[in-house]
Amino acid sequence: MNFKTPTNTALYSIEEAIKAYRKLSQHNISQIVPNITVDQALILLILENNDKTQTEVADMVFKDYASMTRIVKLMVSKDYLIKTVDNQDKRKAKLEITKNGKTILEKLKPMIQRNREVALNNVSHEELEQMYKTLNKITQNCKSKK
Amino acid sequence: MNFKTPTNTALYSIEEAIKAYRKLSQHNISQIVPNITVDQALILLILENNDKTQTEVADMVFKDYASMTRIVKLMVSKDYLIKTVDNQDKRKAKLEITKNGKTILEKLKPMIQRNREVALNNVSHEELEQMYKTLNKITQNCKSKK
DNA sequence: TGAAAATATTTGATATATCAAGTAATTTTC
DNA sequence: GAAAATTACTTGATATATCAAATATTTTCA
Repeated sequence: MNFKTPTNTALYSIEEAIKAYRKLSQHNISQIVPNITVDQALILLILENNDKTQTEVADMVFKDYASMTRIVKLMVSKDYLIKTVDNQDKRKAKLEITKNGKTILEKLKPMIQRNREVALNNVSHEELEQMYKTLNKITQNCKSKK
Repeated sequence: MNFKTPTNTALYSIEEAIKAYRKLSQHNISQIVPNITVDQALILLILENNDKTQTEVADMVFKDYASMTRIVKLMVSKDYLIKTVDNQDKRKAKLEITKNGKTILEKLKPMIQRNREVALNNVSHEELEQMYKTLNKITQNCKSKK
């Protein structure tokens, strides 16, 4: 067994796909709402129906807690989020979406939907399920072993 | 058709997988060579056998040219790369790996190999090929349409 | 109960991502 | 053959990523 060319590995193609998807998404949502990022939109989606703590959201969007602190600060300043101290546990920060955030989100939803459809055009349901399974295997492999 | 929960989309699991893999890789190569990033190691691999221009490398590792400028600057200062003006076309920057870079790379290779094996543990060849095809579809979809 | 450990978040430092604007070399075009 | 367009990069500004260290609160446990 020899050392594979780095550009021929499966993991390289994962990176390629996600970068292409991010570029498409960012390009398209910027047309609708300039000045919001793909990740910020994802955070709004997650908070749309229920409030969550900052750490919960960070885990869901795979962000480092330090990054999350800064992203939240920006989102609060843009009037997308409200951040308050959790009364049950004062260490925690409760995040909720603002009215403005909801408005923005409604404007963005059709485009988010469209981006997904464009990305997955011509990919069958079975194909997608299969990819999903394989990716989960990889994720679990990486998380369990060191 | 309704709006899918963002955390249940295929693209979310792509993101999850690549982040888990990056974390594993960075953790493990840092044990061998502190102070080098996964992407820097990938750049060394790409330059191992042939010199390339800065833009060529940037395209291969999916980096923005501005980012590439800064990454290269760091890698030159760490004595991983030599950067010279291309004599045929003086706009171009020729990148080549240093002797030190090669030494580092040899030290890292077994771990890079191991990371790939860990990530792909229990993933069959057919499964991998299938995922590769699906990912390529997604990449092409994102690149062609707007 | 009170000290130690754990949890949730913040801040600082440095690296990378991204966009826009700028520079220098090369190519194209009329 | 010179102006205009293109290419390959650089720089500045701002956002995000990551690690380490710090703070405040809560939990655990001897």
